[in-house]
Amino acid sequence: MLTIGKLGEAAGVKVPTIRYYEQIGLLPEAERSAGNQRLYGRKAMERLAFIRHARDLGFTLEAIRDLLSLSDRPDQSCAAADAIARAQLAEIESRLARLTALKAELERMVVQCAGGKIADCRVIEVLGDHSLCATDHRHPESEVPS
Amino acid sequence: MLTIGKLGEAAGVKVPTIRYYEQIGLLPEAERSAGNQRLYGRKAMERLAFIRHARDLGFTLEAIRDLLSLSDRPDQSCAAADAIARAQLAEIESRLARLTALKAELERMVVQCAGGKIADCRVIEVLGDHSLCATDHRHPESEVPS
DNA sequence: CCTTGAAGCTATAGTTGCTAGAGACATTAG
DNA sequence: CTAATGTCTCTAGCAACTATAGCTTCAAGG
Repeated sequence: MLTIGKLGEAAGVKVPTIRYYEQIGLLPEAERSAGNQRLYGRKAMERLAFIRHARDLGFTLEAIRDLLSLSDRPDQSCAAADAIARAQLAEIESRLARLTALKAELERMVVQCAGGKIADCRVIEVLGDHSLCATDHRHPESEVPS
Repeated sequence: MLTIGKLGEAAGVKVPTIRYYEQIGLLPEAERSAGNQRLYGRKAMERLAFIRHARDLGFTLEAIRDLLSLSDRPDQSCAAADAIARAQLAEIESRLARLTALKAELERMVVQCAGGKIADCRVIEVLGDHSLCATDHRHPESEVPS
């Protein structure tokens, strides 16, 4: 049985984060020692590792909640899990595309900065005038006001 | 003189967001009409466009605050602006690298999912066991507990 | 056995960058 | 003139933690 500190260390998750996960119901309420301290076994460890890994992969806590409830019912079809993973992949692909465009513009900006005075600074200038910018970075959702 | 709604429309920024920017001091307090409604001129419009564009590029509001205060002093060296932009570029490059690795792992996960039962699902399995994962996604800062 | 320092506990508030709601006043189109 | 829309302020909420305060418990050394 591990205390919360050891568990956090083992899983690479900070102690308050573990308590937070318990609070929002991602982790079950932990057993307690005589002195009211949380104690964790291997199952909790695995569940926390799962969460940690999924967070690392950019899944939201909500998606993780779904995946965990799926993994609790091993007899069902894994179509739902597959769908969640595919959605996450699509999300990451779109973020990648956006970031790539942003990187290009930032590079142009930085390269053009001649190191002179602010008045001539391309960084400030480009930021102030979208028309100086080659690519279109507008968020999709900002086009269609909900 | 534009009302806040027109300004928001023109700049592609939602009305509450403009008020929020004013509240946190990114935009100066707006002039008011007889009926206490905010009125904006061209200067406010440009400042808001600057903020919008910089946000699109992923700059934090803090960085934008710095850039704005730089642009208010056109005689000074643009080294600081350049540094902010370069930091932003580095940040984006690192996010790009991470996202690229995540994408690879998600793709592997999704491809391997045979569409059977949860018990055999690669998605769940890979998430639960980091050793099944080729790449290392740990956040740099999580290695060195502060 | 006792003390000390680290680690644990609860509860609350703060972070970033907005977004949503309530309820009241202003403006504008028909 | 009235109805619909827009704006006002204020407060609270979102994700996903992080930090603080003030306490209790535990493990190790003397």
